[in-house]
Amino acid sequence: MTETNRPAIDGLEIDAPHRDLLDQVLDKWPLQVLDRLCEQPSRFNELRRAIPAVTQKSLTATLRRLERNCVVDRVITSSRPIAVEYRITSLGKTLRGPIDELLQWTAMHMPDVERARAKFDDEA
Amino acid sequence: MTETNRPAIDGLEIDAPHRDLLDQVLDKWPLQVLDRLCEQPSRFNELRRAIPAVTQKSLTATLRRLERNCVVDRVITSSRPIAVEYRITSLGKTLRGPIDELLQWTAMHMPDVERARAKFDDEA
DNA sequence: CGGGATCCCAAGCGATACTG
DNA sequence: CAGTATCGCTTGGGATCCCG
Repeated sequence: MTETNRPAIDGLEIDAPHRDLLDQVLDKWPLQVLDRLCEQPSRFNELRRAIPAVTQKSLTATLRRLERNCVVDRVITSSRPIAVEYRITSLGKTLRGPIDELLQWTAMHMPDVERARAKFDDEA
Repeated sequence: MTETNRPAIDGLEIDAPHRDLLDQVLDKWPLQVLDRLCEQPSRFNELRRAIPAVTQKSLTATLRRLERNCVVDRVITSSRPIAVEYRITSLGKTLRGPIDELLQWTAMHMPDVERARAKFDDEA
């Protein structure tokens, strides 16, 4: 520890970049934003209303990250008063399949999981 | 099928339980643990060695959560000295498909994303 | 061997206020 | 309208020590 305070990161996890990308795309807010934008382009405040639990700070951060990863497009549609529209990109659309399969998995197996949880919690 | 409409339940998100389940299964450590256990049953310390970056605490917590959700099975194979083996369950195996598709997505589009990121960071 | 119990810090998030 | 800035708290995680 006479070293830096940087945590010792070693080489081979599932692959850091991949993990990182999944985090930025599948997290709580990103997932919901993508879900919404897949259905329709939306303005900032429309997204806030569509996802009531998100704060402006988190939404902004989420959108920036998604834009950075090129799954969402930020389009200024008017300058005064400023209007911004967020749209899913073609790359973003390719996420639909994987995400939907994931959601279908949870939908299909949620009962099993909840039963398992109840049992686990009960035994403990 | 494309009845895109989310029920737009009052104040509810993409569905908290689903989100929650995804979190517990797709997070950094769970993903790597599942990945490993899909290939072979493993003991606790084998997992630590297979995933060098994980701490004992995180690994324990991860395994407990996976066990609680019934995607991983905890099997005591010896009592003295105690030996525990973790195995993927049948439910856990059904996660392979969705997860693999996700990883294939990242693998396929990582170049695009990295280019986009570089461009984004450069412009900023 | 497979953990449980602590301490502790930094990152993240919510809440709030302000701006072009 | 669509953000930026700041602050304070919560908490997840690493590090460490110990036990059956």
